Amino acid sequence: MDERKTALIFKAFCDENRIRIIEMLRSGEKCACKLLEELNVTQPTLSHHMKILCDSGIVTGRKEGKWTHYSISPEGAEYACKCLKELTTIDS
Amino acid sequence: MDERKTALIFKAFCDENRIRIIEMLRSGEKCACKLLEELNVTQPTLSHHMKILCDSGIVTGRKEGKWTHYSISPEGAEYACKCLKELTTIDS
DNA sequence: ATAACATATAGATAATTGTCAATAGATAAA
DNA sequence: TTTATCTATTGACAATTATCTATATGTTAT
Repeated sequence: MDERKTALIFKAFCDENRIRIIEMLRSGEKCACKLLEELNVTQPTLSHHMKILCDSGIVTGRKEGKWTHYSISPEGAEYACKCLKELTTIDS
Repeated sequence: MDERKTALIFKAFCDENRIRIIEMLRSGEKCACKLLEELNVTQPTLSHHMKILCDSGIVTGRKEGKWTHYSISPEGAEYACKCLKELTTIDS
């Protein structure tokens, strides 16, 4: 197992603002500007978090004109669940 | 949802050494000194990581004389899985 | 072309975290 | 009761990360 890669995935969930972002995305795809409205951070900070979330595979971005729409990646989420389950399963 | 508490849980999985520790515990309960043998960190550093792992609920410690035996908490792991699933489920 | 807007990047800084050396506490053995 | 052993705590430091301001890039509308 690649510990570095696994750590990268779960970095998505170890910051409060990123958890808030993921929660906002549960109700469907959202534009960065919409997310920005609801978080007390500046636009570059949001951008930074979105990069980490995308790198983790949990979130994907879709560019449309000047906007970027972000959403939860079902595949990424599924993979994270699989990792977590595997990692915490006691083999007897 | 309490984002701070959720972040605390997933802190367990966002450091390479902690992931290695969890992996070692998959094969069953292990003493701190045994874990220490296989990680390139000092004893206080291990102790620090064990605290974070226990605080996350993923790992529990059992004191027996001078030794502390650590193991994966099935309840903690289950709860983390539940959180992760909930957090990444798109409600439509 | 220019202006307005959305997002990303660069660079700086503050906060957090991972690490170590030194030491304390607790237990077992002599 | 001293000594040895295992783990936790403290304090310092280095590395990483979250944040900001300023600026660049890319897109649409005028």
